[in-house]
Amino acid sequence: MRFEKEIKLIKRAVDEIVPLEGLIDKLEKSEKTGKPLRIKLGIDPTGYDLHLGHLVPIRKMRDFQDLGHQGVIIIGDFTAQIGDPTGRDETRPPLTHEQIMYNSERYMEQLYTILIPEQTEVRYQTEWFGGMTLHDVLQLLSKFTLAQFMAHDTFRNRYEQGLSLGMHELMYPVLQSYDSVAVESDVELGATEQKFNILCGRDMQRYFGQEQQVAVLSPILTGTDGVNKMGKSLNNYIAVFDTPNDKYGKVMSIPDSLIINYYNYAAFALEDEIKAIEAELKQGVNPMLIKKRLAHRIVSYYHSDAEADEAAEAFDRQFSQREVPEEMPEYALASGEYRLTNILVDSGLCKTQGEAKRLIQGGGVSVDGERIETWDHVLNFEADTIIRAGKRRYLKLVKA
RNA sequence: GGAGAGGUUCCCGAGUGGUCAAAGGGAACAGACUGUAAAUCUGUCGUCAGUCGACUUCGGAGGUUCAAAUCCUCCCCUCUCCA
Repeated sequence: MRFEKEIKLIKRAVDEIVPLEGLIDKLEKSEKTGKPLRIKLGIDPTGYDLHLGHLVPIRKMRDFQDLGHQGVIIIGDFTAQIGDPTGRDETRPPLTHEQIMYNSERYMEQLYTILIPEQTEVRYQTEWFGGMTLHDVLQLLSKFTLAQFMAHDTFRNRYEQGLSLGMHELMYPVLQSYDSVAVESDVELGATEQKFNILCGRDMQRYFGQEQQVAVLSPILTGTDGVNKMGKSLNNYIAVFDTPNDKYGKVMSIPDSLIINYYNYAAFALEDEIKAIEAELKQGVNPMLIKKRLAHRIVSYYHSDAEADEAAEAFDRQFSQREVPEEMPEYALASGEYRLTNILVDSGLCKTQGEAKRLIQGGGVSVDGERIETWDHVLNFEADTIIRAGKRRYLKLVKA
């Protein structure tokens, strides 16, 4: 097959390419004309805290860039006002313009840790949607039928389950598909759940007499809980902004059954590597050790080798050897007597008195290594004291 | 516009006048165990209260009652069928 090497790279951590033939044609054309392909990825600036799940398609864009192609990031400042209904069973609240601008800037900051800036074009939907009239909008809408949309899982499920579904949400795929026309995309990236939207883009391009884009669909990354899709609302995500220690720890917290999955989609390991790891697991190597390597690799990708080393050491100290971490937040107090629960709450370790009390009663709090079992414990504070609340929360009391 | 169903604690979901701070599940947190922040088991899971008790919560606002998530009135929102 022609472009075997390229296709292999493109297929890495990808679920589906629709249609594969189309991609080969595109590569061929690009090689002939010397014009890079335009690789589109739409982003809704509904938030700015990116996690590893978001980055799967982003890293795919980077693969294309490494092959010399042009990334085109579309900031969905219009679609963000709708909220992508895909995979959602609820209408999203719309965002203000300021939020959108702020989010998209933070977004790009993070993306440039992966993408090559010189090969990245950033476009806002406002460019083409800002000046549209109702007439134009109606024209776009006429390209699709209700039946077509109701065949789409998300819409059908929402409808059949009797959940609310706003008219504006039906607009989402329409807008996204016109983006492809506006930027003349050759390839559109996205998670598999984007298949419908991206394929709509192909239709739209055809209506506008353009060559049709190819969909390159990335798998959806499972969250650290091992069950649900990685997402903010479930608190099962590893964020780009997480500290090296947190990233490391969060990787360690994934169920062992997720190791291969993460090597594939979070660490972007190559095929041979995956095979080697599978073999190791089969031979009975402690999954913990393999997870440690995985965690190290992920941390060093986003930070550095040195930081990954440190995170690994900190993890061993804190969890394997149960030692106190080197760094922890400090809380200043004057000498005197304090009720322990008050310290826990005032310092922010616990949210409420009740929570602090329960934590103590559950045996989760210790002062200088000694477990405290009485909720009304009074602490006589003089010099440095270390309070531990639960597995991960530490506090050093220092003199005010 | 007409007829019906429904809005419960972080989520799902029971609960139709007192025994309800509200079953059950999930999530989360903690403990035990494990050289994993895995798995498993156990506990906790509205706020305040040195723990008797007080206060706030069941879409919103009023009302009935000694007593309401549960009854009444109006309003808001969602869904279904009909137009």
